Amino acid sequence: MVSAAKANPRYYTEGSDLYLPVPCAFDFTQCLKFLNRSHHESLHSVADGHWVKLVRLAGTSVLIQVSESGSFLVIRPLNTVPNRLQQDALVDYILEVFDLNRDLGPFYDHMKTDPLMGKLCGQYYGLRLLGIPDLFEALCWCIIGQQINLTFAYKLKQRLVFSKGEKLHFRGEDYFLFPSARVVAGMSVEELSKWQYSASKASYLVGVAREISQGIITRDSLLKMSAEDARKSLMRLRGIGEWSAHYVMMKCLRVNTAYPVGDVGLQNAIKIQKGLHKKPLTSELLKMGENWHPWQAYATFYLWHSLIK
DNA sequence: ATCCAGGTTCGGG
DNA sequence: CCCGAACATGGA
Repeated sequence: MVSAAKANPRYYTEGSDLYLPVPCAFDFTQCLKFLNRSHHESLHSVADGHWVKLVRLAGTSVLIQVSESGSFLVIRPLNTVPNRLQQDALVDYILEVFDLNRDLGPFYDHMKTDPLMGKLCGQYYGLRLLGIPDLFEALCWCIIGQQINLTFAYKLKQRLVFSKGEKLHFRGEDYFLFPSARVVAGMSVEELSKWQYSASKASYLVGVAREISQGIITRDSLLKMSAEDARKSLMRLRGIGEWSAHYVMMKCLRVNTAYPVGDVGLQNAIKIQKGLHKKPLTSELLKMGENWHPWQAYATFYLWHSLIK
């Protein structure tokens, strides 16, 4: 192995492969299980212990295959040999998606005494909150998923991605990026309606695309704010309510205390885990959230994970 | 057939 | 401020 950085390397290279040491409390298999939860996912695939995804770096699209080898995560660029800058960007991307810089020790310590989460932490030990680093994609995924079942939501996303996303053809397969805000901003409501988007979903998407493409709201600007200000900024977008704001804070901004209380999946997961015959009340959810503080986002994610068949 | 889906907006009391 | 209705359609 050849060191890619002289002092304190974050990763090593071997050929064009990047070797990234994994932190303790990391379970790649659990992460893959979450990533593979829908057969209709159009932005990545999981097979044979590999995660395959097309990633946009400054200027180029790189198809990567991520797998685990010993105590390393191996990032293999498939369609190009990245330069040093691109290697750094790829590593940053993986650190972000898999939340590898976070110490989960305090999370597990905190949940030890929680009857519900204690059990899930044992079952899913090492599962990381899988992120959506792109703000526009995270916002769109919220809007698409509102008030419809996930299977249908994936289908709606697929139509948008396959028609408007950048495509890379590689060894007989097509790989896609999520469409840019600029492209979606140029779409009409009618165009989206043809793909069974409701009129409101369609107009929310185009509206958000406009704001994002004009740079009115950016991930960096949100990251500089307090969580509360970021929440308010997100909710100023038409189509982004309380639930969506918390979802984006969880998956994109990495706000550890984000907590989508109204989420029906969260409610069902708690119902199942506690053997209730009805969904828990909002007041009960808020009380649980207080007990989970400051790990509400991770608690929510583990509960979502418990819903995978 | 009926109810529920990773909710949000809008109008009314 | 809180409440119900409308939104649109798929899956169980």
